[in-house]
Formats: sequence, C-alpha cells, structure tokens
Amino acid sequence: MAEDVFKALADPTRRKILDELTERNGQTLFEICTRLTTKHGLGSSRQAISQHLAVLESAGLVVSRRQGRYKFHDLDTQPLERIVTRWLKPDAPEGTP
Amino acid sequence: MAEDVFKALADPTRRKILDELTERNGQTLFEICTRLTTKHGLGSSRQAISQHLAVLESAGLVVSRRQGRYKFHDLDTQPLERIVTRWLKPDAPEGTP
DNA sequence: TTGATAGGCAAGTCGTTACTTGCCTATGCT
DNA sequence: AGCATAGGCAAGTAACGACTTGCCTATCAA
Repeated sequence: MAEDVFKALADPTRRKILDELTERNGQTLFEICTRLTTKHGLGSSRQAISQHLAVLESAGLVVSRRQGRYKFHDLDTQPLERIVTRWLKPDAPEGTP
Repeated sequence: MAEDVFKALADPTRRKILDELTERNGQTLFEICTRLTTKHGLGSSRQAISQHLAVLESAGLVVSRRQGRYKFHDLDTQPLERIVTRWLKPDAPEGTP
C-alpha cells in the first residue's frame, strides 16, 4: 500500500539506505551497516538497520534474496513511481490523449 | 528541506488534504474540514486540520494567502517533483541525451 | 565438531507526534 | 456597539516509532 511506502520514506536513515542501494545494488546487511557508518557517517547498530530493511521490504521498496548465509538486498523503485503521480496528474507526461 | 516534505507526506490525513486541494485549489480551513468529513469520511477537528496545514506549509507543499478574515490554501507540487528524482535518476524520462 | 560469521526474534525504553481542550484575536455584518 | 464567523496559541495526553538489549538459529571454514 501507499501508506507503507510513505511511512518507509519518512525516516532519514531509511532514505540513506535507499541511497546506498542506488549506488551499489545487492548488498548484505553488514555491507550496508559498514558503508553507512564510513561513508555517510551515521552510527546505527546492526539491529537498527535490520529493522529498517524490514520496513523497506514490507513497503516493497527493497526485495531480498537469500543465498547461503548471505541475504542480498535489491532496490525496487516501482512503488515510488506510483505514489508520485498521485498529485502530479495534471502534468500529462507524454502519452496522454 | 526534503526531510520536512517526507515527514509531511507520512500522515494519511495530510495526504487527504493534498488530495482535496488537488481537486479544488484555494480552500479555507473550514472548507477543507467540511469536505474531508463529508467526502472522505474522516472526522478530524478544526484544530487538527489547522496543525496539519501548518506542517504542509512549512514543508512548502501548501502556500497560503490571507484575504480579510479568510485564509486560502494553495497546493504547490514543486517540492514533490524534487524529492522523487532522488532514486529515479537512471530513468532518463524523455528529453535526455 | 568447533568456532566464527551472517542474520533473526522479542521485550523494553525513550522520544516524537497527532490530537484534544480551553481560551484568545481579528474581521465582517447588522 | 454587539454578535457571529474564521482562525491562532499553548499546554496536556495518548499512542506510535526508532533504537537498544539479550539471546537464539543457520551456514561455512578449519
């Protein structure tokens, strides 16, 4: 639902995670943790990031695939494209009769 | 800031207000209140809507103009267009070389 | 098999936020 | 002037959300 997408986007840490996955897709939880602390400078614990990933996943913004003991996370921008057209309708992007 | 925009969009009542202003721009506080209760069926008090409008206004999504004892509220979608391109950049909409 | 790595689950804490309640200001009409 | 309408301010309450803490499971390498 759109509700979940908006609530998922409300948190700055979750938006940083989306930024990180935009740069490099298919990261594991620990990869995201380390790159968030080093590059973006925010010290969030593993559990915190894990819960954020769960929120993003239930919103459909992130899909995960398990492989052995690793769990890779991929970005999915489809939910984003849907929610924005809500108030931008009178724009008539291109193929509108 | 983008922070304010995302937080403003996180609340379902505020999104309904944006829906309402999309349908009819330039409404007063009382107009929005009555149309939200009648059409959308959600019973929010005047003060609640007033505070929501303040949040939307500080996020730049709504601009207000005072005229006598009335205060009209207009939708501004510019902040929306900015925040979405954040993760949709590789899309290259149409006029991109 | 043992240890190390990658991740999950659940309860509890603390801050934020949406909403209420009560009162106040300002404009317009008669 | 007097009253009604349109809106604002501020403190208090209740619930939600982010984060922590502690322990548990599963996979791989030695």
